[in-house]
Amino acid sequence: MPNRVFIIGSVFLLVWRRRGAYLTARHFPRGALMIRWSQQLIPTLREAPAEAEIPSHQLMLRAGLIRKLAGGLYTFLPLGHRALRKVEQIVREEMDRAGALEVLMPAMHPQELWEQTGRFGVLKEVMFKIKDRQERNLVLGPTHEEVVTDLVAHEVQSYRQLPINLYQIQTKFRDEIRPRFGLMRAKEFIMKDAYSFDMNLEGVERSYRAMYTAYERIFKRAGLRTKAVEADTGAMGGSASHEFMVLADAGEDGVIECDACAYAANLERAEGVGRGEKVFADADKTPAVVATPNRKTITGVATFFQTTPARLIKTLIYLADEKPVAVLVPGDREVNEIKLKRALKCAALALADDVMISKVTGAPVGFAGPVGLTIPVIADEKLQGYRGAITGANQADAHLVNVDLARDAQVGTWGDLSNANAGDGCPRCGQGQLVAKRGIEVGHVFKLGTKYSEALGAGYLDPDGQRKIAIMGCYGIGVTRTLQSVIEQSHDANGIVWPISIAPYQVEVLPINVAHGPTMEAALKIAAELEAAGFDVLFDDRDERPGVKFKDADLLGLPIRVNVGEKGLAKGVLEIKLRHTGEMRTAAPEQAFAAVQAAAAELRQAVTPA
RNA sequence: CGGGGCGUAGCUCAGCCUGGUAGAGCACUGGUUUUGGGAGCCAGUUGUCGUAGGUUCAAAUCCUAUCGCCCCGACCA
Repeated sequence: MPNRVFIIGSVFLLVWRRRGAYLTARHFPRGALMIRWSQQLIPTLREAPAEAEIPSHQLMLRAGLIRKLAGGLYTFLPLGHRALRKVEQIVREEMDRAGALEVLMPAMHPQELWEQTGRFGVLKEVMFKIKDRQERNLVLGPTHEEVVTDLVAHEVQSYRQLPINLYQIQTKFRDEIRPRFGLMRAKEFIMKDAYSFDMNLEGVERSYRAMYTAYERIFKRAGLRTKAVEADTGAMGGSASHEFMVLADAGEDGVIECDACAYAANLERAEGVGRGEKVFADADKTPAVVATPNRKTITGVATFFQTTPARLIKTLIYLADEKPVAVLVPGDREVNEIKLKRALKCAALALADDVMISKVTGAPVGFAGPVGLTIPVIADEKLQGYRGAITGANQADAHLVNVDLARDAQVGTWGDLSNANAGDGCPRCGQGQLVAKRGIEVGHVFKLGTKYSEALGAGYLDPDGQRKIAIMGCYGIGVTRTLQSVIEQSHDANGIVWPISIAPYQVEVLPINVAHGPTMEAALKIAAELEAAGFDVLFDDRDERPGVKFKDADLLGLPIRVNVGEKGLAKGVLEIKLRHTGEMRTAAPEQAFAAVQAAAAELRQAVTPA
């Protein structure tokens, strides 16, 4: 090795010129993976394009990882592609480790298959629909329950073939209502989806646990801090499910967690125990109308009465399957439409428009109340026992005080209809307080049951020769979203801070002045040594000012940087700079390789599962 | 789909209100000085002003339509 490096350095020096200096392939080890910046496509941007709002999206564009083709459609440039491949590889290794089998299913499906499970009707809005030349209806798969279940229905006959878990890493297509935040919500994205088939509930539990554990390992290895939360099952159907959330301000989901116990849930399903008072002043008096000109909002009314929003009863008119219903929640809470939909057992749910509201309440928007309504009334259970409350009076510019909900209104149904609030009591331990955060959903595990296996005939013969239906689970990871989440969670003012496990390159070698022979000789030597030891090395051979190269290095965020410059060489050292701490270490050229190895070992510790 | 905003150079944006024939910074090319945190000077390149139509002697600017993009809501990995 040292000989080869010497030869490389010598050849290099021979051809070196003071001006217009260049390196060609023959100056680098044959078959080397070491990449010269000048030969790569790394279009860094000094400023963030206006289209990008959140840090990870801006940085992916600025660091030259991705470029947009159209809304929700992105090209992965070489650097982004390398990182993506590394994430995929981690996913693959952990799925294999958990015993899942990799397959690759078509992205294009016959529409008929979706009609068999009844999901064409449910998902047709999000599916891209195409026709072939025979006018056959095809869809681009937004997910693959139908296809995998069809496969298993054909290929699995016996209990001896079960359990089985099939997975793929593949592109999904969803006609998103609103693509946003770069790869976070795209029309086309890469997903790892796995589907387990079991014979009984114990088997399902085992499969579910195996995936849950695999997910913890995957995200740890990818350098992500995630939180598993209880989740709503949504359009998938099924019983239990957990989402793996990356806590981040840019997250699209609300996450509620307890500060005392392990309880954590998606806001969509989180329960909160109200701790506020329910009996207010003048609780025993009869309702009275008070003029409240132009006080249409909760805060406006609360200010008018010099009281807290919690004393108000918020009354919203919804149309549930086209029929009006009044929904009551405490004034300091939001209606949770997912919970409401479940409580009403309806398919379509929407807020009523102004016309409908005045027709139903006899008052303009902002003055609705439960007293005297003739439409069905459903109330949040946190309103149980509300007395001395304030509501709209169902007439313009007026509210009703001293309302005793049980005495004065006809509540048809009670249920959990509102969002948990920060500060609520924990429904599990009863001790802690709930805290509200934002999260990005990067993974989701479901127990599906037999919805698909039954519809598509995925069954087997048990040892007694009885025909049984397989019980399914499904497990998704948004691979492209995971990649961007890492950046969202790991960056600073200067750029990306890659975990070593998924960094496009592990080491950047940065010769400060490429026109200085000894600098280049030393830089090539350490780069070649690292390369030979299996490191992915990016060699910044650009004839740029040091400041430019340093700024770009920080922006790219490769975990270990080796600076080679005249000042260091004069002191007999190379500099090894760690991106995540900013720590600068120095080592003599012959010790530099060992120093990088040591740094890499430290960085790998941080992404090694327990 | 509802609400809001924006389309002018590769990027960030000014010009539009009050019409007169397109600009700045960065980037890019060449030269030169410089060389440890986005350099200085000199010279230069870059535009169907998103598209189509209309008003006008004259349209980036006014009007209409259309396409695209971004943000807020319902959907989800």
